[in-house]
Amino acid sequence: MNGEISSRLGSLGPLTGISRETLDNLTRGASIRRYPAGTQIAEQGAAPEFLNVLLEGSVELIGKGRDERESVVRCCEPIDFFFLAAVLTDRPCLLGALAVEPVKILTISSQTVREGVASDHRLALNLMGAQARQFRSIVGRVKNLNLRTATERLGCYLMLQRERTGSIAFALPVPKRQLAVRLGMTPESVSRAFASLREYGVSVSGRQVVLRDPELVRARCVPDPLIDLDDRERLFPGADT
Amino acid sequence: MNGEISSRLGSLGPLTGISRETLDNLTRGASIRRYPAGTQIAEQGAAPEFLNVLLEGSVELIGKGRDERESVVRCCEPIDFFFLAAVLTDRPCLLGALAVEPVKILTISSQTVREGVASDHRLALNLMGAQARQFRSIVGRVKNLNLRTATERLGCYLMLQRERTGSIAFALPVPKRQLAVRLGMTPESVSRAFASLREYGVSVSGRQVVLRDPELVRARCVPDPLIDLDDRERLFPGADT
DNA sequence: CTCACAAAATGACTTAGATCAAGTTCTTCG
DNA sequence: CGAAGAACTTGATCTAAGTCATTTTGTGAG
Repeated sequence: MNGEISSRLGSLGPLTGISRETLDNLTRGASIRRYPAGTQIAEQGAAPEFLNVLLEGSVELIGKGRDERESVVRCCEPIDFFFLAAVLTDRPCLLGALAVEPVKILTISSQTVREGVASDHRLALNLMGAQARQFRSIVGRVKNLNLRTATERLGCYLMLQRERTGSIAFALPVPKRQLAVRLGMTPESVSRAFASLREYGVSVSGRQVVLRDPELVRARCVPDPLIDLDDRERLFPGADT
Repeated sequence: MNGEISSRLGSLGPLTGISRETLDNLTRGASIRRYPAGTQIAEQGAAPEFLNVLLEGSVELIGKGRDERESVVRCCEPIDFFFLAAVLTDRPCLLGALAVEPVKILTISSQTVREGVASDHRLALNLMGAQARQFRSIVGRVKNLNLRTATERLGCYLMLQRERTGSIAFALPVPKRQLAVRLGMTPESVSRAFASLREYGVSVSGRQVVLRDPELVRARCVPDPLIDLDDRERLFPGADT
């Protein structure tokens, strides 16, 4: 079969430790796809053809109501799955998927995944773990949106970036427009939030951010491990890469 | 061991089909607890001692921020689990649990659940299915909250009740105060939403609701199967009761 | 029955954030 | 370099829903 796909699959965190046979079966139903930015990868309401594994780029999972209203429920960055719950329950996708950047996606046929899970205990455990982490991540997002103001969300996000980079001066990893989506607000609100944070020693210029006084920011925007999950959470030792 | 618990466990939807040995092990770590209304069953941030299976009553899963802000992320009614993701990942609970009515809960020790899942493929599949349904239900809730106005949420809720009862006249299953929580708004807003629906032929008196003209309501409050999940979704045939 | 208290309704006001409309600053590409 | 367009900022409104205060309704105990 396709060598690249097979080796990809084998080295994929949540697929480690599964049997050779399962891996072969998954490979048979798998392919790698690329889409340019702006592509609608899947539509809400459709049956989930594939389990999608995002390898490169980023994807927004969007819910639409009537009258053009829509809402980004989840942002995916590599390596992440989407449509796992729809695939496992074999029900229509509740969300549509939009490529925000050019993406590279590993798709595995739904049927194959369900069969794999049914026959390979280890695969079931790994995917269950992945799903549990996703579940917690969505709960975290809900808490972030409901329990914090726009300014607090931005402040906490910046504190996280500081922690991640280890520096009080860093570049935003995404344009502000994208930041708005991730933080659940409009670009205008992001601007205003940055403006409010100025008095806490936060300066921005283009993508460059400097937190002159992180402690001051922390007083205004209290980070909380029960919201800002440092999720590299693992289900079973060795289950992940 | 405890006969009631053992038979309870055996007949529990998501535990059907598991091995006798697993069932015995789960039973060993299980007990049945009752709490009066208003009890704080578990606190957010604590390690998940148990997987909780709600048998009777109802429970709210609440996220708290600083300065007294809090938000109900999920409402549980029998039969439902909670803390499944926390138990599987062995990480702190992101939410606290509050008994809204007197509850009867089957608790199974976290460790036991993890061991059971690791050793019993069928148990893993069943719990994975349950988790997938919960995942979809939370996505549905987020969409309901983000894509609809308060009045639309109430209207759709009433349409669901109509469908469930098969009648245009029915009693609300919960007091309005609780309804507000389920619909993600304040009791005052529920009142106002009922008031706006009057012109669509909706009348309320106490708990009694009459939808004089359901089609009129439907025009204002369009039900959507991708939001109002008719979730008796099943993962694998026979996995549920 | 009626008193007392809880639940619900109503009204006045506040508020966070969205929306709309200009401006302004960056890019990037001819 | 300079023009065109994208991304961002800023300001002026708008709006859905929350908050607070008051009234009304409903309910249960004696």
